Amino acid sequence: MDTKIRTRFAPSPTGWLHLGNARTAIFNYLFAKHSNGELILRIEDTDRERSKKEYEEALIEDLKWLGIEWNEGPDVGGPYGPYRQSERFEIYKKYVDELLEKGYAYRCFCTPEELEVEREKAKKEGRPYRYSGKCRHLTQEQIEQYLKEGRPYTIRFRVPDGRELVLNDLIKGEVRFNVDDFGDFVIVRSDGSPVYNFVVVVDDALMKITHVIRGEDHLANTFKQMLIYEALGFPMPKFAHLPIILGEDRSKLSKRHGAVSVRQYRIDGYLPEALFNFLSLLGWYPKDGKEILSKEELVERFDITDIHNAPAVFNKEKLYWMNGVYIREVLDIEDLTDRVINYLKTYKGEFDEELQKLVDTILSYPREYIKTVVSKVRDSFFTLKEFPTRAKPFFVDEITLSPDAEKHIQKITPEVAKQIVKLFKEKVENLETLKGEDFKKLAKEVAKELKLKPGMVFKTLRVALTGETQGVGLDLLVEVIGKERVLKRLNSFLQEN
RNA sequence: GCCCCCGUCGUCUAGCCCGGUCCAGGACACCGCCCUUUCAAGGCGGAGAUCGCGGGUUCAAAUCCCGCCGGGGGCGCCA
Repeated sequence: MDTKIRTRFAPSPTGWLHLGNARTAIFNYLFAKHSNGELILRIEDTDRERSKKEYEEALIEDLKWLGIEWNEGPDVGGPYGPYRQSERFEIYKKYVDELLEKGYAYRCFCTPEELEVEREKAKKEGRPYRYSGKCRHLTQEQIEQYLKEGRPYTIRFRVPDGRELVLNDLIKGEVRFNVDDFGDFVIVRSDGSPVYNFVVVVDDALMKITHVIRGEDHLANTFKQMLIYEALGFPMPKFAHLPIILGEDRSKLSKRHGAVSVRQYRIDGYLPEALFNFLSLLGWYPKDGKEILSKEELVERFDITDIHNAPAVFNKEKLYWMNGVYIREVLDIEDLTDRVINYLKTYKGEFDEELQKLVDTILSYPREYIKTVVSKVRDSFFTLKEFPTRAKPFFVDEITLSPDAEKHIQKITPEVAKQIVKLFKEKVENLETLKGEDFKKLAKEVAKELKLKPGMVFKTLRVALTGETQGVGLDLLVEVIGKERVLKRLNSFLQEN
């Protein structure tokens, strides 16, 4: 039985993996897995100018990081390879020859300059540009002659007149299009390299792709491709065109909207599960309304025909929130600890100097200690990058007062502050060990004995212990760092203020 | 300009195919209260959409039909 569903993700290696492409990859993956099918990765690098090997590597790495797995691809091979278009030129040539022979395509000797003139003229006359078809009816002799002169030429597909094509898109529904709206289009450049609209058909057909799921920006191209499928006698796959992702200003999501690459979110401390989950919810929604879903749950629920067909605005804040949910609720502590450590090791080089120093200090502690801290502060950081700052008091004993902390001391006067700290210190010294509940008790005693508000005492102790006026619960902090380090900090506060 | 797609709270969306159960449900963000030594987190509550607009059809329309407007995408020897 050869009815297995096969989808493909076909990025071009001209930059880092874009969020929009990542979402397309995710939908291809979900669709394939849901129906027990296969996902193929193909690298579309026919544009030699812009394609770069390092981008291909980055693409593959980011895709893997996201949790997308493919059955065939340039890295793992497969029965329908090669999976890099630049290595398939021989294959394409065969089909170009076939089209030429059967008269579906012809050589065009028009120069770029001539075409530019046509384009200008069309613009001036206010009509859409379409290739005039000048070389459509060249005689055999003329062609021979031009070839002999060594004139460069492109190969164009001969678009039939007046054909209306009907596409039954899985998402868009029935879309009709009159082929007269585009002229004979180029399928092979003058340097001999074939163009996207042509190779994509050959590849999808030869790779036995059953479902082409891609961005809506390819919708118009589909009709050109349908013509080629017909001409070559290939069976037509099913098409599904995803609504595109928009930036906050409702234009296509691009660099000017800020971070748009998967890599950037990775560097910023986002978890792959969260990004995967979030992206899958852009244009699609599970029937039961459950939003936090694992990859397996998404696969189980996914149905391509449920995709909403309006473009979706990318909402950073919700992604940020969702990442927080994964940190505080979804991952277990062991896993989360490993992620934090690996993340900090991998990306500290991207941080500013001060943060780097802090990270080095954190990484000098044993894993068990870091794990304890993670468990105490997991409710208060939304990205892995926020962990160091949030957890700083657990790791750094040298305290410098923040402007707010300074202000607080001045407000209650340094004398009173010292009084509080001193009394508290004495009480701590009398204890064998310092537990979280002890901290609370002692602080309240101090307040009572000095006739101060408890809140004021807590805030002052916080300043002395952390240098900040807000942060994690002091009882948690104190329990983790222990009596000695608490005393050390209190002493230096008394000395310096 | 031409062609195509789309239009429910600020945003992601449910509902639309198979009209009534929707004076439109959920989530993020926002506001308030509670918890609390603070910031978060958490709990509870609130505000927020005349379903783009205008006409029909119908006893009844977010849901069906028509027109308009608005937004987006595509019109390359880019993918």
